[in-house]
Amino acid sequence: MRRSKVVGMRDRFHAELDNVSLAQAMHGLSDPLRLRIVALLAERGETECSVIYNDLGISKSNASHHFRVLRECGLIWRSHQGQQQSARLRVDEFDGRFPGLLAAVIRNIGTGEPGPERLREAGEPEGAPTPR
Amino acid sequence: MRRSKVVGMRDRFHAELDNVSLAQAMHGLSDPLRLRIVALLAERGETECSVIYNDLGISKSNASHHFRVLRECGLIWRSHQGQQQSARLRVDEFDGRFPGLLAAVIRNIGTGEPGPERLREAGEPEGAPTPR
DNA sequence: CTAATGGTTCAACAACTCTTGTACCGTTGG
DNA sequence: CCAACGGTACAAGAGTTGTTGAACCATTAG
Repeated sequence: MRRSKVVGMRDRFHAELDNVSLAQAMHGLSDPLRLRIVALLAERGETECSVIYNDLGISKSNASHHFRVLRECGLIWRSHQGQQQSARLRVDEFDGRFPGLLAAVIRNIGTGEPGPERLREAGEPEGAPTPR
Repeated sequence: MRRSKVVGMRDRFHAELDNVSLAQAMHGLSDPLRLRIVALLAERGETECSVIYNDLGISKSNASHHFRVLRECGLIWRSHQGQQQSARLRVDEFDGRFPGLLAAVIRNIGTGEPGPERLREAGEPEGAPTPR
């Protein structure tokens, strides 16, 4: 509730993973943008927040929103050295709570969007343009 | 769109799994009720729909809604013998699209709710009131 | 045929989510 | 001190989701 007023900005509580339900965890991983954030963190490890929302081309507010969701389901940990802030995946803790889940998601994150690249491999036996 | 008008009720298209995105799949698995349905199907195999919404104590409309979501992300397959209809998990096909994901979810589905049973083990050092 | 049963669809509502813009807070650099 | 910067909080919008109840369709039972 009065999260901000009492402790101020530095509050940014991190979730106690035992209190995170599976549904909540799944919800945290059910947004395309968040999946891209997770993928980015899985690939690069701890990363500055500014880098993340610059690379993803989203607004600061929006990024902050998604960071919050990811924080609240125990997926990321925030830390701040000076004014630069960074995020990292809580891989071990999350895996302790939901064994194998994050690994399975990360493994499948590349095939996330069924867009152009996947449509090619669907039909198209690579011969003619199949004008059927 | 005019799904119902054209083909009628028997339409119930099943998702082409190649067209399902990871985010969509995760969304399908991000609702507590749906997770219970998945858990039930994982445990019992093919099950009649009426049994499902009776055991879960939810309305037919609501069950139908969730069945639809699960169908549209390729998680369940519906079949009908007579007026009885039943559902089953598309374990193999889903695993082909998202290797390891469904297994990981099912494995963790028991610890889904962080409710009462989990709170006990957390705190509650009220030693006295347990006169074992 | 008529009635009952099993599921779906529709309309409607509250609740939530995502997104953006603006104002704000804390730290750092001049 | 004051200004700039990195992030967060708040407000507001459009859009989505979960839930309910009523109407409907299709199949079987009487």
